Amino acid sequence: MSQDQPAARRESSEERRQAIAVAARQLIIEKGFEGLRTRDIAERVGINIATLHYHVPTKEALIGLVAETIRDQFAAQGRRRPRRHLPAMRQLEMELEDFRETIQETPDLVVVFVEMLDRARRNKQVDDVITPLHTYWNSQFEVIFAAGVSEGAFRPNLNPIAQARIVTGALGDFWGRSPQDLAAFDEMAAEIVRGVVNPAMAQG
Amino acid sequence: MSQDQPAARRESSEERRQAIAVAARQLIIEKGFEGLRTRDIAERVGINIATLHYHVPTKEALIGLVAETIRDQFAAQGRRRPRRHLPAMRQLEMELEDFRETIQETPDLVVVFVEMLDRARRNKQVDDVITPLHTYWNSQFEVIFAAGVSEGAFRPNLNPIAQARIVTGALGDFWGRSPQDLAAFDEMAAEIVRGVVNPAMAQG
Amino acid sequence: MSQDQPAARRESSEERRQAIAVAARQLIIEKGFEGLRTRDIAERVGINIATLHYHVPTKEALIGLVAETIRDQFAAQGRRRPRRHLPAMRQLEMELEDFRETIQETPDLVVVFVEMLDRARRNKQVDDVITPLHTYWNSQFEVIFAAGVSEGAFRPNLNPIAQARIVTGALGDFWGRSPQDLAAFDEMAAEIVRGVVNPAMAQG
Amino acid sequence: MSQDQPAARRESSEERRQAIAVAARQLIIEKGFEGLRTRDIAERVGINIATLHYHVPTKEALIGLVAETIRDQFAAQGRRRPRRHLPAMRQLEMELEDFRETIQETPDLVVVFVEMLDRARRNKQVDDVITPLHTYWNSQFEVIFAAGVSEGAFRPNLNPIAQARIVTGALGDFWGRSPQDLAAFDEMAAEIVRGVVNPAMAQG
DNA sequence: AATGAATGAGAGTTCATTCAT
DNA sequence: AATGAATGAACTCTCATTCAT
Repeated sequence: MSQDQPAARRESSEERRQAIAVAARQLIIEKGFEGLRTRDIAERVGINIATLHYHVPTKEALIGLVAETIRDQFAAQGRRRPRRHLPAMRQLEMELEDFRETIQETPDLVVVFVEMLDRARRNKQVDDVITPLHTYWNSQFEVIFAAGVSEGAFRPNLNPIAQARIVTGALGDFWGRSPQDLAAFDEMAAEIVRGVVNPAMAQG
Repeated sequence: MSQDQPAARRESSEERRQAIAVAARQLIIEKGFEGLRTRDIAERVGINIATLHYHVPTKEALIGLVAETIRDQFAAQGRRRPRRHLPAMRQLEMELEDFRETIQETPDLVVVFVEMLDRARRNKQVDDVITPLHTYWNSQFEVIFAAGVSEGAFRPNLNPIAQARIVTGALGDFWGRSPQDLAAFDEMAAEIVRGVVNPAMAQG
Repeated sequence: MSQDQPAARRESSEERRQAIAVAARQLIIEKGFEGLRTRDIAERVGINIATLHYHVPTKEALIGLVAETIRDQFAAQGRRRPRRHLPAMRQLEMELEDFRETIQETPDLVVVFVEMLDRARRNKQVDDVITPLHTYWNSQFEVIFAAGVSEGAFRPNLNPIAQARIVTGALGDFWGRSPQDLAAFDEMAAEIVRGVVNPAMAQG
Repeated sequence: MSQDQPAARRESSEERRQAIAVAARQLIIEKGFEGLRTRDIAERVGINIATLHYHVPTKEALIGLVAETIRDQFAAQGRRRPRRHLPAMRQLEMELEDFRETIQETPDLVVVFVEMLDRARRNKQVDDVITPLHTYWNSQFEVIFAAGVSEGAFRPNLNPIAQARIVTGALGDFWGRSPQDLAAFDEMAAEIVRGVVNPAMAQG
């Protein structure tokens, strides 16, 4: 018993922080970043404001915490699906499928990420966490596109960097605007594929 | 006194509203939407807060006013460049050029527009003005893409609606993130064109 | 009428500031510096806290305001009693009488001054106003003692600077501890005089 | 367990209280009375706030504890230097020397004492401990002055009570304002002596 | 004896809005 | 049309204290 307790204790404190982060994310979704109030978060967690400040000393720190949870969740998702040595076309399709899945399963993750992305411009703390994430996501597409061109599966005149920006931009915009419209997403995904495929291959 | 310049007075009232809108837009650019304070606007215009509220009764109305100025500016820009009966490819290129120009000449318009686009989700007054604008912009691309497919200039398997979303999404994301990087924009624009062109035509 | 109004307006605002300063001084006397609350001040003046902040933006500024009122009041008192070319002994007596008067007529001035004197060590804003006041007071005694020695009315071995420190220290301590005990003050004043007088003269 | 080291435990508890008092005094010196925070004290001692409250239930009690340590320290100092049957003048000189020594060796004791002296007016608990101390100190001078007059070493017209107030007031003020300036102190001490000495004796 | 967590009460400050003039 | 003054409501944050373990 006495061996379990200390761990349990530490976890309980960490659980509080997680609960706070979850509540904060919900409220960001509901009222946006500018409508985020520490009191609302505390209320939703079911604790006193002073208690909230005990676990997360300032609002800045709170925002940092939210940013971290997003990073961790993305990292966890990334770990679930390692794929290498697959054909680039297959990798692209999987990437788009993953995105579709994320939209379906954790739509709030996506919404908060977009909110943070906007905020990153003016908040260094957010920027430090969120922008690397965005950069990483972008680079994944770059790699896939470059590979696809080498393989001959994608257009030979495809510019991987530019195309990656197009795709991540389009996907990001999609989340922000109509994350529920899966049919629209599927059409968009298909159109992306058609736009990059090598016509010479497609004919065969 | 009040008999001398009634017209001038009424005009000056509208000018005040314009001055307020301009100041508001500047401040949105500088501090973001959540950092927008009526007092700051009044100060920049050089009037009392009470006077500001005389001209624009609430903050909501103020935001609506800003939305309207954006709409009007876009409308004015649209009027400058009527083009019909041109080949779709030429129209697409012109549309992208227009965008490039806007980024260069009135980058603030673009920044505020993006800020408002985010806010539209939560503010009906903004939504009523901004979303139609976005929809219209999107539809312009749809029309161009549909025309291009008919003409045979664009891929026959191109989905105009989906492609329009991709393009507007990518462009919108670009503004928000790196509006100054014109070289990157040019690469992106070229890549967009390569992605839609009919390979059968391109060969010839 | 229209000529009077602007002045009246400006004065009314200044009156508010004065009212705030008065209330602040009362509360400092009642609860000490550390017990001073902006809300209490506002309540005593009969205004909203926000209104208080309208007139005096921060608590720091409020403290500065109080310091200024003390300075002004001392300055006003100083102006009432110009005395030059009087014998040093007479000047010393008058100075002590003035002090007695101040204790009687405006005991709160004295109490607040002492409170501020303590605070001056840690608050630059207070220090800038209060310390010069104290220095000036001290120097007045120095001048009198030096004159008295020259005249031969005071002990020839009297050190004006050291004696001035003794007297101001003793007087200051007196205020802080038992400002009502006038009999004790009179005894102290008489003892001060006896301690500086030239024994050679006293005999005659 | 509780049977093994009851004595050690009880002692350690008292040590904790002493450690708390020491930390509190340091912090009073650094940040003043109004800047004193229980959390800061706990942190400096290296214990939890709850633990601090276990040893010293309230802040009031804490202040009382500090007052007691001052009293004890003064008492210890007093015990070191018993002097009776010495000439009054010698006793006065020794008293002033003692004061000088205290300023040099334990300046913090002096600073905290002055801070407490101010607080005594509004805090009964402090008043109960500190004022008797001050009274005692004052009475020591009274006794010396009275003896000096009897001996004929001091002015015959000297009022011991009033002079004692002057001296303690001047010394107290000195600590609060410039405790490091020993040269100034020495001049003040010499001036005090010259002001009380019997001119009839001094001539001889 | 000790501690992590929690809390009520309250602090100074800010902001959109209103009122009297 | 304009303004100085006022305000209610809310904000983030702090502090001494308490509770469960």
